Amino acid sequence: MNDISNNEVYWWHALDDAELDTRGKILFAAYKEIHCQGFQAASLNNILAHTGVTKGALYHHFPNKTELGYAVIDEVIAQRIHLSFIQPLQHFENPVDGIIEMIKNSGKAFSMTDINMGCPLTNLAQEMAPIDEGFRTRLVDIYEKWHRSLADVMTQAKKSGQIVEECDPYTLAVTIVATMEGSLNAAKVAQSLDMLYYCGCGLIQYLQLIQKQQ
Amino acid sequence: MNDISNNEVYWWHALDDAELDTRGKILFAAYKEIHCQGFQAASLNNILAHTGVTKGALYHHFPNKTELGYAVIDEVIAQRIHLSFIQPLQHFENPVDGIIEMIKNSGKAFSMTDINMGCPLTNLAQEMAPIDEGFRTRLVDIYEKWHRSLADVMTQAKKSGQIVEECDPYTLAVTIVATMEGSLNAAKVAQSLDMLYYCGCGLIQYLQLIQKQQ
DNA sequence: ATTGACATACATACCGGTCGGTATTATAAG
DNA sequence: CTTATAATACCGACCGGTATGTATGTCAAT
Repeated sequence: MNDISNNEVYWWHALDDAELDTRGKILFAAYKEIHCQGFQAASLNNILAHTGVTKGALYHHFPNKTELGYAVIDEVIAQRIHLSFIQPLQHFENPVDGIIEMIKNSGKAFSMTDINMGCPLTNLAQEMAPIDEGFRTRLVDIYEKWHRSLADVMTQAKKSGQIVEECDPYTLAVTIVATMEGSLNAAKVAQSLDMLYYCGCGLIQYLQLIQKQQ
Repeated sequence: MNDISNNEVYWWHALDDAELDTRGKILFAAYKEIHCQGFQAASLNNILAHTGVTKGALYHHFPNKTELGYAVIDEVIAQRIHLSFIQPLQHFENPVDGIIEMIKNSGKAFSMTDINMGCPLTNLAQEMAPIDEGFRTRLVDIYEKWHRSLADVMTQAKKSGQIVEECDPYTLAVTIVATMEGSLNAAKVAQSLDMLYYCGCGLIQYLQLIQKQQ
């Protein structure tokens, strides 16, 4: 097995821990550990070793590992998805063009390390959704917000005649999200930015085909 | 946490173990355990408990847990993907229509349990690709076969004028696979066949848009 | 003096893996 | 056909390590 802790170079100290209080340190370290190892394989001792925080402190702020995981979703992952994928949608006057631009930029936005580790939301969903209902509902909440935002801008795009009449906004929304996540996953397994590019091209083609020609 | 072993009703005894030799029993039980729990969380003791096989027998046939995992990929998962997604492609005279039919039938083909547990290939890829190179290469092999088969039939479809000229067969292939897996994942998290249906509709729309009208 | 924020040592359970031993079958010589 | 030998298949107690979680204690601030 590879020693994934090599990713420390990438992860740890990426954020200035000095500015965080103990709870914040634990939370952020837990996020990183979970992203690298998955939740079940994430080791509390590892998290403690990386932060310098003690076990007593951890169990002072969180009743158990599961609740720590919940907090990571609610307070870290939800925010990251919102900032990366949901908020940007609001600033596009033409959402389809905006999303296409977003996909085109993903080659620059993602590093090789990003690709190899995958999307934290997808990873957790894949691992924990069938095992723990608390995880699942929290992750579904994030997905639903994403879907709703995308469906909303697509509804607008349809109203203003930017996309063809046959499109159902919600269907479009869930399909785009599914394809984006599937593409990231394909790139992760192949360890290849090219794979992300190819999948991106396919999605772009779909988006262009539903655009009304002017 | 849920007790996932409830899925025993679904899994265990699904295949008549009596017809398998010891190695086969271990292999199939390991496949099920890995599919339910993931590789790292899969417990050898659990596998043994379910089969009645002893630890000595297991370590007689497999040198360690990792090699057991490799064998599961090579001898079980590869075959399943081939039978479910690759082989059927060969029998379509019009591949686009064939794939559309396949997607439409997926609502009937997948049970709720299938949905909740997800695709064994995707699950393993997600979990193990960044951690163990032996897993990753084996999984990549399966994906590449799938991509190649799909690209081949798309090349044919293009030659015979079934799809529009702008389509690159390989791009099409990887995008379809990515979308299918992303859709399955979305349905798994949402625990909803409807979600699979919506994502399927989006993919079908894409496929219809690249078809040449006659 | 009480409470919140830690620190440390320890408890318990399960993990993958090992190892000495045994039962069964295959091979081959007498 | 019998018997000696060797290889294969299997058994299950045991081991070290690590996991989460707990019990008790310290210490500063109000």
